[in-house]
Amino acid sequence: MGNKEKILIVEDDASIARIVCDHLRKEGYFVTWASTGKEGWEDFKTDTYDLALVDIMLPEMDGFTLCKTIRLESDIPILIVSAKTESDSKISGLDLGADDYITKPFRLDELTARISSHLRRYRRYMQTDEAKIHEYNNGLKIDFDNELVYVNGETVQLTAKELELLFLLAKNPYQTFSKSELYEHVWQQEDLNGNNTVTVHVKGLRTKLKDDAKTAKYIQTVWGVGYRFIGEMKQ
Amino acid sequence: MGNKEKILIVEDDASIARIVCDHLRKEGYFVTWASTGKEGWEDFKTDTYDLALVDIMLPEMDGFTLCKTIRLESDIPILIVSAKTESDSKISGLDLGADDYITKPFRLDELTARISSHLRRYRRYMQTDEAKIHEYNNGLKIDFDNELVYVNGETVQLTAKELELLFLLAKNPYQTFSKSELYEHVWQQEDLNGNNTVTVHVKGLRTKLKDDAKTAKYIQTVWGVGYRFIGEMKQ
DNA sequence: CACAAAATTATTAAGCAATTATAAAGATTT
DNA sequence: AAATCTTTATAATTGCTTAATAATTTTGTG
Repeated sequence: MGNKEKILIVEDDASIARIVCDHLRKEGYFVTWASTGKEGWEDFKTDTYDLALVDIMLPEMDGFTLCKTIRLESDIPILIVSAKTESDSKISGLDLGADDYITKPFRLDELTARISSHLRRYRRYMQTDEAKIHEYNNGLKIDFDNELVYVNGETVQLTAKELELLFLLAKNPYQTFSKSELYEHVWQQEDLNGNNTVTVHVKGLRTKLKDDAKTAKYIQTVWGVGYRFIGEMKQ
Repeated sequence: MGNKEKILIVEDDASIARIVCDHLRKEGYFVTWASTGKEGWEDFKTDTYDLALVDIMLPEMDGFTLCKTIRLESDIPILIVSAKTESDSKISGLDLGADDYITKPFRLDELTARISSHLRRYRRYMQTDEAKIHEYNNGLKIDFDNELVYVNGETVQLTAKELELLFLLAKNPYQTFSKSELYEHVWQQEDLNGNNTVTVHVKGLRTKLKDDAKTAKYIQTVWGVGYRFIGEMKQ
């Protein structure tokens, strides 16, 4: 689970997004979909992505701005998607920090080919990344690279879903996530209608972390909304 | 013959390879040439080399991957060769496990100078390190050079596959290897489709190390993925 | 404000599918 | 012939989901 590469898709056309998402998931990627530039930016900040696929024609925050903004903070490959218009030449000549440019309509196999090519190249550059180990002031220590979790120095054995859940929460301390958000992110599916899968997994996490719903040290219940991780990174 | 230092050259351009090979042989080295990354890897596994010279632009398996793969199993100096491009600066900053970086076209005398320098340093390192014996905080001791394994002081007799499996895992503590990765590395074949060869050998290893799947002290099962070695090197 | 009703979350346990462990029988190699 | 490796078959285990129930918090009403 954790070794899947994460792709952020920012595309306002839901039907296109659906097709692309499904396809990429079948290819083995971990995919998050945002329908607006603003949402895309929020998602980008929330998790660690390996690649972004951005439509330039977007509501709220346009793709150009999003690209530039992402590029300010990250070196991940950005692929721009655009409908074929007369302004093509302009766009392609722009310095948005984008790594590739694809016109709609595109073939899915070409898209995946380009994506995998960019990811391959990116992987090389990323090897310089030093070990990402976070220690929080609540006694929790997380080694994101090796997917290891320690509570007061002791290793805790977590399952794939539990890991993914905790990682998402712990990467964004104090930020409240709705159960739907958590479900979409971790389970890669839309609408958890009524099922309490997330709740059960939070319970599992809490048990293993020796946490308790009422006196939460790590994962706090936000009533009527969802959950949040409490704890600050040391240093 | 036997005291000649062995260099592995991985370079797809035959004419360049020829020139470099000839030159290095004249300098007194024992040189093997591989034209693809895959071939290079096979050669590397087959013999014991003192240095590798790898072109990053390679067919089949790229030079980056090869570097990383070699570094998983060995400490020999790796020199990367690359055509001069705009992305040079990025590449040179990379931590691929490479020790040096040379741009094409290069002068033969400079190449040999760098090679001999790295070999000298490596020789010194090998001498000080004399016997590369690692002792882990879980009671395991491994003499990589003599291929000996001790559990709490007692020698354990391992088979060839078991040794290679353990060495790969133990050289990279806490890093999770998928069963496919293990199969590719140790068995030198692609896709283990469905066969449980790896599982059986892990079982064998565990039995001899007096380890147990549930309370793993040395080799831990990572569910749905593969295995990892747990234990830190002493000192 | 008290108190019940409604909504939400916590907890527990069972069933299922997928994965891994184990044992033992064939191949193969030495 | 003996040791090692691979295959095969079966057992055991794990993790995920669902469902049912308990506990908790909020809301509504007089």
